[in-house]
Amino acid sequence: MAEKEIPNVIIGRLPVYLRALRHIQAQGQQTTSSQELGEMVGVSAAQIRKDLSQFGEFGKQGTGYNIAFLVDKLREILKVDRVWDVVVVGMGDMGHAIARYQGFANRGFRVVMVFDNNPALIDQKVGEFVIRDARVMVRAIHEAGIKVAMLTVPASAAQSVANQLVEAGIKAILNYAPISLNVPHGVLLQYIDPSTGLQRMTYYLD
Amino acid sequence: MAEKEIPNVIIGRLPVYLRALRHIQAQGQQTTSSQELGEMVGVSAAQIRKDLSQFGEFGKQGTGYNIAFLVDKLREILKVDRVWDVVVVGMGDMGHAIARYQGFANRGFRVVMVFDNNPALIDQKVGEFVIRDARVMVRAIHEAGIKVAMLTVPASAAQSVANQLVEAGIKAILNYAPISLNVPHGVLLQYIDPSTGLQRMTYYLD
DNA sequence: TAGATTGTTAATCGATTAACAATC
DNA sequence: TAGATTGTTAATCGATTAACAATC
Repeated sequence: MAEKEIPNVIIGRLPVYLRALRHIQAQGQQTTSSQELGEMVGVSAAQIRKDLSQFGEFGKQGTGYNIAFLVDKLREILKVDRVWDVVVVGMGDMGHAIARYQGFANRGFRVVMVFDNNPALIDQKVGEFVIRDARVMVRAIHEAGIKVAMLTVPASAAQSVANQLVEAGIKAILNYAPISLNVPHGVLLQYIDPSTGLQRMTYYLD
Repeated sequence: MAEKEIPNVIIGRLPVYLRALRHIQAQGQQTTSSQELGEMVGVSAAQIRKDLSQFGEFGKQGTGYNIAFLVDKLREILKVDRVWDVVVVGMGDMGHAIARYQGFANRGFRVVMVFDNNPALIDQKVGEFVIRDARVMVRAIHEAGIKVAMLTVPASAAQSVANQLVEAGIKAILNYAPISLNVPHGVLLQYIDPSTGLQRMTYYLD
């Protein structure tokens, strides 16, 4: 029997559930329901239950879900029950902000190296990091076995840097450059583009 | 006859098409096809054609789409054939980066005010802006008639600032705080959370 | 003309919702 | 026990794809 393939759209919702669960957990709540969680994240209760049921039976009839337990399960499913080393490439304002961002702690990621190709920036400090020369990037990433990268270079450089990241063995790229990238099959890609985010809303404004 | 309601999932793809079209336009190309555009953005040619056909007939059999014309149409549809004034709230590293970001030019947005509640930051300059006191925010936004906001405050403050933005008349919020927000019906919301973006990929890694 | 590519229809595929027996 | 809420099934709804006549 073939393994059941979980739809990507469901995987996309799990991090949102996890984030919301962490939030109510931090407020000391022990238990929640599909109803309550659904209201928090803007999804129907039926969908929450359906999504979670793809991975097991995590709730109890009558009482709902134990938050700590469900958080553990989601962390396991999303493979963030470990810490992924991440590189940041491009030390402009955005790369700077990302390198110093405290929000990765406890969410499964840790920035370990940052790069730029600007001689004026190389060897400068950003937060706790020393900016390294992009020319040593491929080798350094490869040697450290890093699989996850955040790309914060200008759009004009993004594709060629992405190619280098792939060459270095990176398997997941979070792209902040406002441009569609091409990567080989097997390399994952997510986009963060504020203009695109805003344009998804202006359609509905007048 | 009721106006046809365009599915939200289609609206979400249009900014990506627009971004790609701008890119090939900048390279001097005049014309493209659903095939070519689809390959650039990772969507089937049939879907590109279907999406665009919701809004009119923008192509020509045999020759495809005139890029300049299609760009104009998409800008019109997405209502970015004008410039939307935007406020940024929260002048930490991320707000700083956003306030100085050059990528909004020509994409329909212009940052016009930035706020923080930290007395040490108020009246300091960030790029071309002077950071204003969050206590005057509601009034200032209301008086300026601003409809679009970017929220870059800590998660712990995000909901209460969002409430103030709604009170001030903001209709679209791009939220960088890693937390699900509650806003009234009629207020639009998009999320930018790097951890969530990364967690959507780690599921597929090993 | 011949070749290319659109816009659209119908078929397929997939995702969401409603409903409820099971059970805590 | 009575009330609440799960996990799951079947029904509905919506989105994607394949195919092709129209036509540039």
